[in-house]
Amino acid sequence: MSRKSARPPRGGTRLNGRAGIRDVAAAAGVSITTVSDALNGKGRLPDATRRHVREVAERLGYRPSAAARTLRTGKSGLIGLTVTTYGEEPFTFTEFAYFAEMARAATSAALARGYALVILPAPARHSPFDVWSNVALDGTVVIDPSDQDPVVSELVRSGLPVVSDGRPSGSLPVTAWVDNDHEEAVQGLLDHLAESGARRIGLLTGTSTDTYTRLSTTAYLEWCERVGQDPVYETYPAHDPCAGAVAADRLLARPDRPDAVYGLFDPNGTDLLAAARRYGLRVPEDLLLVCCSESTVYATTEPPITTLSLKPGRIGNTVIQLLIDAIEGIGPSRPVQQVMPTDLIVRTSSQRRSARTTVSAPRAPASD
Amino acid sequence: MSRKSARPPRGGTRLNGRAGIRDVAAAAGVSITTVSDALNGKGRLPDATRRHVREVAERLGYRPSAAARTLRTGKSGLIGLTVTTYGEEPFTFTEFAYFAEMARAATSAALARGYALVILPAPARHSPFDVWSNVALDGTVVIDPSDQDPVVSELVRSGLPVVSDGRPSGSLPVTAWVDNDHEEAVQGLLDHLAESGARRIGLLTGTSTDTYTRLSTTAYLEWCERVGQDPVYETYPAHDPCAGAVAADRLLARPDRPDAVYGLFDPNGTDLLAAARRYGLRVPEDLLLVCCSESTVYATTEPPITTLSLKPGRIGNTVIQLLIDAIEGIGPSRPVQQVMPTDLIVRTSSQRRSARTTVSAPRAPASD
DNA sequence: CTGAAAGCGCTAACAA
DNA sequence: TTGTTAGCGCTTTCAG
Repeated sequence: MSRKSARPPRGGTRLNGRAGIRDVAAAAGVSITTVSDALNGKGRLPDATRRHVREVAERLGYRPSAAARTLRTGKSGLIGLTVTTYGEEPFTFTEFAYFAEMARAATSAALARGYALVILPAPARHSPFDVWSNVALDGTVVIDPSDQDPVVSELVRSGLPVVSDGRPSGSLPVTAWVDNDHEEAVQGLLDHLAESGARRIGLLTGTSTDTYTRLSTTAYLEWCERVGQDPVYETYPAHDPCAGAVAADRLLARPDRPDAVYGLFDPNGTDLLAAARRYGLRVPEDLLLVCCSESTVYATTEPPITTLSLKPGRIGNTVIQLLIDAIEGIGPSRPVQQVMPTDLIVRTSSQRRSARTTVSAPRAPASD
Repeated sequence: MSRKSARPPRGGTRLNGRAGIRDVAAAAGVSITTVSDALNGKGRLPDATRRHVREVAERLGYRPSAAARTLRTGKSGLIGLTVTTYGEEPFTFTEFAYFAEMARAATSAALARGYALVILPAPARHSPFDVWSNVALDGTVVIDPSDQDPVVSELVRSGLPVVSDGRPSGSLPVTAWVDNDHEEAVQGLLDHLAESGARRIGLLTGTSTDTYTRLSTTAYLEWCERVGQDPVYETYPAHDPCAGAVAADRLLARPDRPDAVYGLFDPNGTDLLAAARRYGLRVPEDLLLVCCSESTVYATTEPPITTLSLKPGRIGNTVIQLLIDAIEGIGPSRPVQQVMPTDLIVRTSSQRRSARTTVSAPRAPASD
């Protein structure tokens, strides 16, 4: 016997001590389907039944099991958020203010649409646990995917929607990506510096090959060519903060010292300011300064420094919308590539040099 | 017919297009039990079988279903991370540098033990979705739980381990909490100011009733009483940045103007510096300054400002260890309350006043 | 040492 | 309209 002993109505009574859907059904005098429908707003039940079931569920402290729902529906409501790290360190944020703001916006956006964000590590070199395969994800956001990120390609291959913040280098077939228009941003900012009187603009850039660095540097070189200026730049490994200070110093120590500098990375503003001080250069009188940063520090430095903001909040939000659209099959089925504008926050450090320069072209009052 | 049509070996073949455990079993010529055991390092299988199964699984691109595992085992490997917000805004971080660092450390610590962090909102007032009940959590970290946080009490009631960063006000029976020794920190810092020559130390504090504000303020008042100084303080709603600037100004405008100030919140340093400037007070000559902050800004202000660091990284890590211990049933079963030290980072703003002041009490060389 | 079978709690077809 | 039933894919006793 035993094989197929007319099994009892399935499921003893209650799980782990807390009420299950069957308990609610029993207590409300309905079937479990009705409970499920009533609670999920599905089906076509009389309002009375619905209310009744809800009330009973409430009274019993019923909490539906997310795991069971996920298993059944195939949707977990979870979105992965990962930062592929520059250096070796497992979990560093170099561009911290950027990430913090981006993550904040992404979290809000996701929550507003009923999803939660799971923070996941970049390809764990040899972690004893592979967290990635331990969580059911509906999709993933990848920040700054590096050249041949194994996790990303794995994810894409497995059919999971992946949206990237920053256009992926290489040809990772992500579902969508969002990025700033780095070329335009850099050229615009160089124009701004030129208008403020800069004659030779220098660049502080990185040695790494990520697209941000590459596009920005290229844009700089092109701009130089267009206006006929010799490029003046120094490179350093962006993840090393000390190297940045050294590179800033080097740049200002050159014989062909620039009279304006754009720094690609967040700490460059501070580094350049310090270097300028060492060489007795006044900002903005002797040296104009701009750097790319989300930090509010630069509003209160002495002098305040003009920054290029990448608007991480807007990006975080957009990325999430795109991803959830893909998850829910709303968006277009072909890859989306969205370019977002940047913001140049002009402060003293790049202000037109005072009187002397401004007055330089005295003319008759224009009358046209 | 059909009712009970001698059902086939269960499970068609493959799910959603990807390989399932059954496919692996079939391909490897073993039972699904063996596959499960081989992959999870359970059971006592010959190494050959184990390797073989692993290889087949790999070849098929098999990825175990996290949802199914969770349903079966009751463990999701997911930890909730929530910040109960001060104001009305759904997702603001006032103490941003603090949170960022704390979250970073917590994430690392969790990942190192095989868990991932899910960012969850504070009690969503009336969100259309209740994300909380949509994710299977093994436990939750709560940052700065407010007085009667409904989510926290609900979680605790439902038997989920909850560890709090910051001792919970009221009597929320959390599994454990971690907090700084705020009393000691404040008294130590006041002593430091006094040693640097402060005669009347003022306080910039908050109007809210959270424990941090309360404990710090009390510590200040007690210290004043002990050394026989009249308390000089201003309060303002900590979540309003403008109010902070105003309060700083008010404090320095008082007739009984303090000659040293401690500000409880991150932006206070900047605010106080600005206010001091307005009143023509030199720091540290006329006014000593300390504030509680994790921001690196204060290393480069003019002058650099002494800060009290709460060591959020250490707290984040500890909180996670405690939580996972509780989840895995390792730790002590009674509530743990862990107090962590703080760090006073002494910079120019609180340095001993130079000669003139030091000399202020000319006496005969003490000989006792 | 291996395999068959019994569910974890829920939702979605279908049957009544 | 409501209830019955068959699994979602996995782990885990328990027989072989």
